[in-house]
Amino acid sequence: MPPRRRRSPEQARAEILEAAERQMRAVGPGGLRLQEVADEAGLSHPSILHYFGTRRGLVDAVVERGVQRLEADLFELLSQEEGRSDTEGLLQRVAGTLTERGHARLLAWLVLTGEGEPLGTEHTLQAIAQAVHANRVAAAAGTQSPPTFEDTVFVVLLAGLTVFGDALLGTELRRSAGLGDDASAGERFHSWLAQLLAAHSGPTHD
Amino acid sequence: MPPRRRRSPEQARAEILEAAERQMRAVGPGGLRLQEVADEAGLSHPSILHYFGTRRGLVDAVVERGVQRLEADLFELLSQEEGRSDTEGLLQRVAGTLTERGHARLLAWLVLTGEGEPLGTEHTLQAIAQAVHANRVAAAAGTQSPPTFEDTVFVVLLAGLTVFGDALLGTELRRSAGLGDDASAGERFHSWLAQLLAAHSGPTHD
DNA sequence: AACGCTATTGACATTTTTCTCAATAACTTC
DNA sequence: GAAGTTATTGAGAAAAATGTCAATAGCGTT
Repeated sequence: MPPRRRRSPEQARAEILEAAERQMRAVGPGGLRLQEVADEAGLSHPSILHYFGTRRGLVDAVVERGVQRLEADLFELLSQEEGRSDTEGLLQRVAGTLTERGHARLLAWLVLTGEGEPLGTEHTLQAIAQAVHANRVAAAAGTQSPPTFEDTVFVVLLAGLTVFGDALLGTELRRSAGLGDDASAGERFHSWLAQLLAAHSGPTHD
Repeated sequence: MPPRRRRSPEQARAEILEAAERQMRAVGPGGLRLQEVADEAGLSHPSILHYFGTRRGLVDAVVERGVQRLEADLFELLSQEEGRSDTEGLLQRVAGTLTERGHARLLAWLVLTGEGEPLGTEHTLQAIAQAVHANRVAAAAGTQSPPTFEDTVFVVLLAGLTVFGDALLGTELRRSAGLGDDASAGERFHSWLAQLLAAHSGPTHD
C-alpha cells in the first residue's frame, strides 16, 4: 500500500465524488460499491463514510451534483446559441455533451431506479421551450403565421427525446439498422433531423 | 406459511420467470433479489436455484425471454399494419406496447448494465426499415422521386428513438416542459409527430 | 524537532444475500 | 392405501458489503 496522502476535506470530497460519479455512470446507483469507489479514489472506504456518512449519502451527493452539472452544461450550450439559428450544430453539440459528459446515462439511471425524485429538472424544459419559442416567433415575423407555443414545445420535446435516446442507445440502434458502428452515420442522422425540423419551421403551417 | 403447492416443472419455471420479470422491470438485473422473487412467486428461494442453478442463470433466462417477447410484439404490430399507412395509429400502438409491456424499461436496463450483449436484436431494425421502405417506394410510385433507403432508415430510427425515449421518460419530460402529467399531451405529441413524418414523406425531397 | 490537530485507516461487528443439502411432503402409480 | 418419485423447503454455511471505532500518521505550527 502506498503511503497515506492527506488531503483537505474539500479536496477529499471532490476526489471521492469524481470517482463515485464515474462508477455510478457505469453501474448505476444500486451497483455502487464503497470499496470500488475507494480504490479508484485512492483511499480506504471508511474515509468515504467519514465524509458522506452513509452509502446513501454518497449516492445522493453524486446525484445532486450530476443534475446540477447537466443543467449548467445545457444552459451554457443554449446561451452560446443565442440568436444564431444553427439547429444542426446545436443538436450535434447537445448530443455530444449528453454522451460524453455522461448525462444521458446518469439521467437514465435516475429514471429507472426512481432515484432523484425531485430531479431539480423542475421546469428546465419549459424555460428552454420559451426561449426557443421567442426565437421562432421572431424569425417568423411578418412573413407568415407564427407557430403555436405547443408546436414549439413539441419540437423541443422531439429534439430532447431524440438526443437522449440517441445518446443512450444510438449505437445499438444504428447497428441493428445495418449502419454498422459508423460514427459518421450519427452525424448524418443529426443533419437529417435538423433539416426535418427546419422544414417544419419554414413553410407555413396550420 | 400456506401449505406447499406442487407444480409441474414447466409451470414452476413459468411462474418464477413471470415474477422475476416483474421484479426486474422495477429494479433491474442488479437489483434482483432471490428472496423477493420467491415471495412474489409464492415459493421458497431454493426452488428458484433448483430451476435456474444460480441467480445469474435466472437473470439470463429473464433477459432472453424478454428480448424474444419484444421482437414478437413488434413483429405482430407491424404485420397487422401491412399495407395500410396509418402512421399515427402505429406510433401510438408501438409506444403503447413498449410502455405497457415493459419493453422500454427492460431494454433500458439491458443497455445500461451492458447485460444482454448479443441482444438478439441483431438486424431487427434493418428488417423493419426494409419493410417500411418498400411501402414508401410503392406509395411514391410515379408521383415523384422515391426516397433514398437511408432516408427511410432515418425515419425508422427517429420513430424508434422517440418512441423508446418517450416510453422511458416521456412523463418526466412532459412535466418538465409544463404539460403536467396530462395523458392526452402524449397522444397529441404522437399525432404531431406522425404529421411531421407524413409531411416529410409527402412533398418531393432531394 | 517536538506538538497538536485531524485526516486516514486496519480490524472487526453487523447485515444482507447467494448457495448447499439433507429432510419433507405432494402427487402418481400400482 | 402403500410405495415411489421428485418438487419443495428449513437450516445453515459462505461470501460480500456496509458501518464502527480506536489507533495511526500526515502536515502545519511553535
